[in-house]
Amino acid sequence: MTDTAPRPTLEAVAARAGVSRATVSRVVNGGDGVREALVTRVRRAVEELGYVPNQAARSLVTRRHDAVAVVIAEPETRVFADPFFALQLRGISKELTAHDNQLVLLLTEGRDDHVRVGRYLAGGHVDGALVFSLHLDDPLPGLIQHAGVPTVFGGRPGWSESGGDAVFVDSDNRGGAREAVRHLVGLGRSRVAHITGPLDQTSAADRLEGFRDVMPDADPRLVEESDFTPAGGERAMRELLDRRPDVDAVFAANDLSAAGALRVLRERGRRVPEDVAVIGFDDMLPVAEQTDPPLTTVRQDIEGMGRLMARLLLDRLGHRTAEGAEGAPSSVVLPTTLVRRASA
Amino acid sequence: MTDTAPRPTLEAVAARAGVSRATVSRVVNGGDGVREALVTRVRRAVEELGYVPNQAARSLVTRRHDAVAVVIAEPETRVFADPFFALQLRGISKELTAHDNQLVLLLTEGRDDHVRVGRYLAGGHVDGALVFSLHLDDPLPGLIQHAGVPTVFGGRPGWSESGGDAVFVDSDNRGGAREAVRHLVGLGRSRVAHITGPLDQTSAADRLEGFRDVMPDADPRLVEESDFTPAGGERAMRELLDRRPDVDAVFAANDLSAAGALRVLRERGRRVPEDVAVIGFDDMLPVAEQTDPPLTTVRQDIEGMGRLMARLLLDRLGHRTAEGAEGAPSSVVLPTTLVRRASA
DNA sequence: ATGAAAGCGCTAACAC
DNA sequence: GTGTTAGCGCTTTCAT
Repeated sequence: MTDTAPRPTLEAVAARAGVSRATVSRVVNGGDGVREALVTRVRRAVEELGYVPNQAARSLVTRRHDAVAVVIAEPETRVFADPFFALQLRGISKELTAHDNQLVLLLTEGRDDHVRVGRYLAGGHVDGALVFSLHLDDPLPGLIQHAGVPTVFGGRPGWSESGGDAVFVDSDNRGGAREAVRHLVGLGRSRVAHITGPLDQTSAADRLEGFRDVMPDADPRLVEESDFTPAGGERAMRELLDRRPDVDAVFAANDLSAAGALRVLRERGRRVPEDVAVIGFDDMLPVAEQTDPPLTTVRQDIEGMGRLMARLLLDRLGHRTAEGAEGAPSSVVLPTTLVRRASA
Repeated sequence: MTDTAPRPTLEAVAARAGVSRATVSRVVNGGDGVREALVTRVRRAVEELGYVPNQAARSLVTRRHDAVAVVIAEPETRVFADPFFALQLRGISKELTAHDNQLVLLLTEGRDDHVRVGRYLAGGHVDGALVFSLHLDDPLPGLIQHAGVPTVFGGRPGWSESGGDAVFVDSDNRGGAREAVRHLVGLGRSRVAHITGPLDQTSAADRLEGFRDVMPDADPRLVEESDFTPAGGERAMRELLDRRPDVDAVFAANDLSAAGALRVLRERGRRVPEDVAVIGFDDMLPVAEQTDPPLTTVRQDIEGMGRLMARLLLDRLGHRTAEGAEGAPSSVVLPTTLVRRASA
């Protein structure tokens, strides 16, 4: 098939431009300290020959790869039914591309994969890692710390030990939850229920905290643990209605479970928002805009989180992406905004 | 921070095991033609030192990277609101991982990115590429062909010229559409409408073909072009109802637009499926299971498509993944299945 | 079956 | 400023 035409080397470009390899190398890498005339000549030779640097040869000597691993640890299919990671990836990709870095995607499911990922990261194939680790008991962060690769986490890692120095980017889950619940209270609702996410995930735990911040004395029967799925939302809503038929508002930890709750409310003859006001979380458009009624929810800037993660990592790798603020970059918590639609 | 402990080299392992670098290299690469005793000794040394081969050095001489690029060209945000790519990626990742290949993700939006991707692929940084190119006028396939990298496409590429030799994996869009429409006909419906996707995408075009296969004489007013979005589905459904109030079934080109259609039907007081039966396409669970009523739809094995794409590419790269069928691998069209829920 | 040695293409001291 | 040179860590003939 494709005749692998031997790609031109530095040597070839040097010959063509009538200079040494070193000069070509300098030009290719920015051209500082090379006379304008030569720079132009070399550039043209590069152009004419269609020269592309051999990244392997370069890495071999620089020990840099201009590549970053993105590790998504998600055993559950559910997460893939959700555009969350896709959006983060998009943000990450944009930022990495802008700084000429490659994105190596590592998807894991299960322990075996953890070992594999650990080895890969420790193997020094990439300059850094962006890691999504959503569960409290996830061994991955530990493995990565062990691998000694500069890392930024997506979402607050849920580990207690030595977590102090972990750099992460997260949404203000707690603040967003507070805002949602306050909005419900502002609507005059006093019997506000909360359908939680899986509480071994920090995002779900933080949203529950936010709920409690505003409703510190809530009847425990107004809180039902669920799992971020529509079916889970349905189940939880039934439970809540059975226990407290007088409930007049629901804050669901994500849009999917809110959609489930909405269905049960309709089925039980409750009008939304007249009888029961409902708020979700995420502002996952294909869900939030399609429910009946459309869902009031807490929006987080998912793509922005991705961008920021990449930027933080590149900073840490010495890429000084923008403002020269080098030094130990620290974690960032991004604000959320309440999006009002018809459900509350 | 992390003290970059100099990672052990082949040299170090050789010294430790009391053999030459060449021998260690042989062992690391399979150990053929090396005495058992030595193999064991080397293996232990590798273990003890925690040796991991330097991929850059290896690539430099072998000209292989054990890495594959996945190119997703999608200017539209919509696609990211859809778990389609995430699932394909998962399938791809599994297969690549199983064969020790890395996945380099290239996301593009817009012409500038095309150039960048073209250069990257031509640069010989990866052994092959998996490309999702969904639009008829997409210049990407051309660029890639030009780059001379072994490639497998996701979805039938929509280019006319020289497309004969392109290897791709696709769902049986046409067959699935036929099955859906036949099902509607089998239900006794005779005024079956079709809400298409954007017809510059082969998947949408093929589904329309399938519709026409079964309804060759359909009133043109029963076909309305749309765009795979819920809002587009609503608009199309309104149009159809205005033109043909007697419509008794709708085949929508995807679940999202079917969901939009469902809303309009309810709003107009049509009962589903009694008055109008509705079928979607994709079996995108968070949508299809959450509509009211739940959507009958055509399922495609998205993850399977991803796996297969990777397998085909690896075959082509000489990885002989399973059955030794080497030689020119050819395109594959995967079957679809009708999933019956309540809407038809 | 094993070792010695020659590069792969590039960057980075170091000379000039 | 520009050229010379010595490797980066590995695979792969070619001897032995």
